[in-house]
Parts: sequence; structure tokens; C-alpha cells
Amino acid sequence: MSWTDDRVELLKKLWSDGLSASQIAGELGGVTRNAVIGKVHRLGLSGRAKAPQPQAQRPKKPTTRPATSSVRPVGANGTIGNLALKSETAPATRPQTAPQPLVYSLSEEPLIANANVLQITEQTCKWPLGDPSTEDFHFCARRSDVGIPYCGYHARIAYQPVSERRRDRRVARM
DNA sequence: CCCTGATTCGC
DNA sequence: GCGAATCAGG
Repeated sequence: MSWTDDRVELLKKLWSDGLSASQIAGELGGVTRNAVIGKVHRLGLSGRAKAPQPQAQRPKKPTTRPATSSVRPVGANGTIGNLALKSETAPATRPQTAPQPLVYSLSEEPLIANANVLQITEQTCKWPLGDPSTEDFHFCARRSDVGIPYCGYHARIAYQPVSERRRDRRVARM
């Protein structure tokens, strides 16, 4: 495939639009990203305005994870959104040992069956359950202490050290 | 490893 | 001029 005027024009447009060389190559077809970059340089438009899209995020491979609730709403450093939890089991530094037993109360039954987002309160476990894309989605809603987002059971999962969370995946890869 | 653009150099 | 191979960086 050769660099016809049309293709060069398209290249110029896409490049100035901030598309990556590989994206442009895919758009044009018949050329590699190397060819695109080479052409860009020969055309002398190597420097370009800031890309609107910092980086094209390639579609994530649907990683096969442990089937049970891969939702892990708590960050590895023990944060949820902007909230930093004041739990000793979620220190700022990554815990090297298993978390100490949590003192949260734990009731067997949810305070609210199939609690939706409008029904959760300071005292209900906010661990998400079910498929978020369906009406099956709800929250655990067992009792949790004020200021603690989860019941004892889910807090234990949420604060599980990253090293333990990843062990399975790592082993599987080897 | 995945990606990015930059550079080189044989064609 | 072209672009694969390679490089350095994220």
C-alpha cells in the first residue's frame, strides 16, 4: 500500500487529532505503526499538540479471577474513594502479616434484604453483591459499626493483604 | 509485558 | 521515500 494523497491527508488529520501511530496504522490499513511514524517524520510533523486522549487504553482482557465476588471496592492501602479508613488493619504501608481480628459486630442476617444503594446507612455493610449490570445487584447490609463500611466478614476480605489476594493468580501463572 | 514515539539504515 | 528493526521511555 502506498502513500496516496488521500492517505497522507488522513494520516495528517489523525496524527493531529492525537491518535497513536498504531491506531492510525489500524485506521489506514496496510501499514504498520512503524510506517506511520516514519511517514510522520518525513512529513516533518513529528511534534504535535497534546493528545486529547493521554493514552488509548486497550480493551482489558477479561481476566479469569476467583469466581466469588471479584469486586474489591477497598484500595490496597485501605482507602475507599477519598476516605482513608482509620482501621489498624489497614495501615498506610502494605501489611506484611495477616490482619488482626476485627472487632466489628457481625449479625447473620442483613438488616435490609437485597439492600439497594438508597437503603444503605452508616450501620449497614456496603459490600456489593450480585451482578452490577442487573437488578440482582445489592449490598450485603449486615450490621457494621459506624464509620466502618463493612460487616466483620467482608471487612476481613476487604483488608486481606494484597500478597494473599494475588497468590492464586501468581501460582496459576507459573 | 504491554504500549508509546524516535532513530537508524538497508532497500 | 519507505518501513522493519531497534531503542528508550512509561
